Parts: sequence; structure tokens; C-alpha cells
Amino acid sequence: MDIFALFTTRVTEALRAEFPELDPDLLTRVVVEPPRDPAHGDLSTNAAMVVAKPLGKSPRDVAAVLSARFRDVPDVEAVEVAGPGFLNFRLSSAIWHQVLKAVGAQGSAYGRSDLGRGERVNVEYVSANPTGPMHVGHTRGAVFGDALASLMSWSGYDVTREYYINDAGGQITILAQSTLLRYRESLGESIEIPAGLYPGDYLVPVAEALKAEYGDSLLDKPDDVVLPLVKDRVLAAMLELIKADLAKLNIHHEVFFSERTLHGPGGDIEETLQWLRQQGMVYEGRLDPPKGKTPEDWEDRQQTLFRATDYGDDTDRALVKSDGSYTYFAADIAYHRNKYLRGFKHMVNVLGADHSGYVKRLQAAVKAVSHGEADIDVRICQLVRLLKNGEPFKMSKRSGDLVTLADVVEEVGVDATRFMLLFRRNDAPMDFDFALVKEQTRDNPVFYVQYAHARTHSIFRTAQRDMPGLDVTVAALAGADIGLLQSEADLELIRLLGSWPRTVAAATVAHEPHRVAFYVHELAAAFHAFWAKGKDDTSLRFVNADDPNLTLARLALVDAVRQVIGNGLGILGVTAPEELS
RNA sequence: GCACCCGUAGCUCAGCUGGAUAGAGCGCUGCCCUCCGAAGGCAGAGGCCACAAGUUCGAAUCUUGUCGGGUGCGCCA
Repeated sequence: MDIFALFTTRVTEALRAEFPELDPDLLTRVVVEPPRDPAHGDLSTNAAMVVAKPLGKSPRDVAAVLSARFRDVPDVEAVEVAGPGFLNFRLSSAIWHQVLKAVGAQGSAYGRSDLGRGERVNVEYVSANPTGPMHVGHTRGAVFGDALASLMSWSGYDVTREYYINDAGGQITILAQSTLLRYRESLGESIEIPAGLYPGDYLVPVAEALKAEYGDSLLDKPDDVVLPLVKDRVLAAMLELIKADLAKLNIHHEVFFSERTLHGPGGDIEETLQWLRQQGMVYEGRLDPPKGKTPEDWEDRQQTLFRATDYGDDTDRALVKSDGSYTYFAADIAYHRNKYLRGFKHMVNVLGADHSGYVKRLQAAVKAVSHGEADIDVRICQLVRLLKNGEPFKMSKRSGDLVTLADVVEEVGVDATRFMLLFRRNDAPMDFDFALVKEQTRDNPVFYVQYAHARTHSIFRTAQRDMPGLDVTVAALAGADIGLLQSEADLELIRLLGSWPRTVAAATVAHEPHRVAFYVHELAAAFHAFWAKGKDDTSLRFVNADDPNLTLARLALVDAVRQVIGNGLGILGVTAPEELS
């Protein structure tokens, strides 16, 4: 049950009944939300101000008319017109008790909705080049994409988690060459890795495997025989490496899409290019050299260009390189056409900050390829700066001077990694402080939230210790007399629980999982605060041995908090522990 | 030169897709607790929401411009 959604429909219905001439589109701007100042009541709506002008009436007059329609609605204790024309509702505590009931009844489904109406959405994230283990730079996008995917799934979208493997470019040849060098090394040669090749020792096992299978027989074979073979082997190995890294963060994609499969005769790129030509979206022409940065080897030539400017991009984009092969973008157009043809009308791509210049191009491609039927949202994850006690921090165990994803997870654990990376808007740069993340104090948000969840369990343990006969089964909690929860502290907490569904919905629409992290943190804070009040005022304790009925009601509340924190952490992919170690 | 993102308390950041007197944590100041319902509590100070115009009944939020910071900008991926 979502009180805000309920009253939104009630208010819009009242508007329609009172003013049938209103433009229905206008009504979508009507919102019912919790007022910032609790003194203004439980709910507040801007309805009158939204419709006043088209009606040629004053907002306060409209509000007065509307308020009359709510005078005798059950659960509405008071309606008043305030400020410039707000309509404020004061609700009976009974309706909040119903909310609490609903949390208990819906349990792990509380907050789910049908917002997405079952529509399919493709969330592409990570898509790190398969040339080595994942480093921290990838981690943020990985966690973000994963949380966004589960968030959208919660809101009724049919989500596909996808990983695009960039296994087609020149870097893969370099990767294969680097592997061959390691292969020579494994056969006893002393090697030196030239600049430009991949130095990481993660290629050693791949070389060892080649040696085990082929001995030294690859040495005298020509490149055009060996390279393709080594490419296959090393790509497979790197993909396994990446999957293993992702698994450490509990991330699992449903689709791994290989760029290589788009290339070649009869492949998607060819087909797409042909289609683009038929549509008149491609032409042969010249481009001006880019401004500001003076290209050293700029070659002004006639080339095959995609009319990206027709779809909002800043310049048209090359599709074919001078050596006749396709550009990365050509493959990406084909890839996104492929997504569209697979039935995705909604797409989300999660990219790193270094790809921000790619956004318009991608949007242009999707628009063109779907004739405007599909939409794509590109979320850019900004850089993560690693710190330890406020000092820039570098750690290098496995690859060059990059900190790997595995290093981070080993150091601070999955939960902390995920939560901290999500406790910040994706488009804001972030400091990640190893020392803070491991602290067990309220300064550390991961700990703070998990502790709140653990505390709900500890309260149940206390209840069973102090009141051995008390029945705290699910059925008993469902039957608790929660009407006893009348203190302001009780109602405050319940109101917060009541705004969970709208938080999920808003986070989904905005594609912003960090809102879930902030909500859960806020709920934890409110819960801890309630707990603290019990120290001074025993009537606010969760467990009162001399009042079983109140205790049971409070336990129902505690259980609802446990449930909602658990639901939120679930979306974020963070575990909700029953006790802290 | 151009594009995108950002600019909110001393610091790190939220701000609910335009709402009422702009919030939290840290830090600071003062008081309380010394408590096993472990891993504190309460209160206070602190703001020209970078700046300037504009749209609107109403702007931190939208538009334009300026300043400052970050990222990127050719056939790389």
C-alpha cells in the first residue's frame, strides 16, 4: 500500500469531478508528497496551484473547493489550505497503522510495483575490455548497473543484464602478442615486455596452458596461424577472469554479447550498413579536422559517414576506417540495432567517465536505428579516488599500478564495496576511504545500516529472553494490536516506512539507485533514534516485560523496519546480517 | 575552440523529476550518559544554494550568459 499513490488518485479524481474541462495532461503534474515540515500534516498536494491558472481561478479558491470534497473522507482528520494554495491533509493514526499492516503482509514484496508494466529493458554495464582483470575504475559502473537492474526489476520491468565484449579491435591482437611473449617465457626464453603490450602477469597461466597443450610447436608457425588461436584462448581466459571478478561482487550478467560476432561477411554490421544506406542515413563525404587539438596525421579524405547530426550529435561519424575495416562505432550501431530487433525499446548503458563524449553518438544511433521508437539512457559513472585515512592510496598486487576490483573486495568486503559505491550519485566523483569503510562507527554508513538491521534481530532476542512466554511468530505479529502505537516516535517511524514505495518508484524513474541507499540510511537513523529514546523514556522501549500487548505491537514495528531495510539492501545487493561480528 | 558533468554549511555530500522557514554526517561549541537494550544522547552556532539576467503564482531545481573545477573531443576501444 502506497498512501501517496492512493491520495494522488483521490485528488486527481476530485479534480476531474469538480472541473471536467481540465486537460488530463495537466493532472500528471499533481503530486502528493510528505510536507517538509511535519507541522503541515501528513500529506501535501500542489493540485490547486497546478490547475488554478488554466481555470482562471486563484489557487486558494481551488484549494478551498477541493478541500470540501475531503471533509468527510474516512481517515482524513483535517484538510486545510495553506501558503500559496497547498492542500494539507492530516490523517488519522489508523491509516498509518494500516500501512504498518501492509508492510507485514507484503513482506519482501513491499515496495514492488508495476511501474514498468512488464516492458523489457536492456541494462548494459561493465563491458570492460577483456584484456585483463577488472580494476576499481570498472567497479563503480559494475555495482551501479547491477543495482539499477534490480531496482528496475523491482518496479516491474523485465530486465536483461548484458555485457558487451569488446573482443574485435586491435587491442586484442596486442593481447595475443603479449600472451605469445609470455609463452616464449614459459619455454625458457628471457623476455622483455615492450611498451604498448600488456605487462600483467595474469597472462602467465594462459601461456602455461598453451605450453601444456602445444609444447613448443607454436614457435615456428606463422602469425596468421598462431594469432587467431592465441586470441581465442586468451579471450576465453580473460572472460573467465572477468566473470570471476564480477562473481566476487555477486554480479551475474544474463547475456555476454561478443563484438566479434557482428563482424565478417553477412554479419550484423554489413547488414546494418546496408540498411542505413537504404534509409539514406549514410553518405560519402569529408569531415573537418577537430578543433583545438591539432591532429598530427590528419588525413582529409572522402569517407563513409553516418548522419549523426540528423539525430542530435555534434558531427557526422565515420563508419569505415582507411584500411577498410569498420570503426568501433559502426559495430556499436549494429549492436544497438541488434538490441532493438531483439525487442528492447528501453536501453540503459552504464559507462565510465572517459566515455562521456560518446553519449550523443549512442543516442543518435539508437534513435536512427529504431526510427525513434526506442530510448536509451546513458549513465556516466565518475571517477573513484582511493584514499586511506584521507591520503591518496595505491595498491598494486596483480596488475601494473592499477588497483584491481579483487584487491578492493578482499580488503573491505563485498557489502562495504557495494554500499559505499552506491552511497553517492553516479555522476559525482567519489572518494573511497578504505579506513572509514572498515570502521565500526556511525560515521561508516555501511556499518550504520547493517547495525540497524542486526539490532532488529537483537531486539527479538531480548524479547524472548525477558518474556519467555511471548509468542512472536509471524502470525502473532500479524495479530498484534498495533493501534497501541500512538506516540509521535511510533508514527514518525511508520510514516518513513510508508514512503518506501514512492522512494523505489522515484529512484526507478530517475535511474538513481543511490536514492535507495540514502533512504535505507535515513530509516536506520530513525530507528536508532527511536531505540535511544527508550533509554530515557521506558514507555518507548521496544520490549516492556510488564506490557505484552504493547511489546507485541512494537515488535511488529521492529519487524517492519527489519523488512524494509532488508528490502532496500536487497536491491543494492548488500547483505542484511542478523548480528554483527 | 567545442561537448558533457559538476559548483549547496569549515569538510564530505543529500535535496523526492518547479513548492512552504534549504537538510544530514563529520568537524566546532555547550550540556547529559559512563549506560550491555555494546559499538552514546540532546542542544546550538554555522548558508547571497558560484554569479547575473530570464521563465513562473513560486527557482538550489528549468532557460541563457559569465566565472571556476572535472572529463572527453580524428579511422583508438
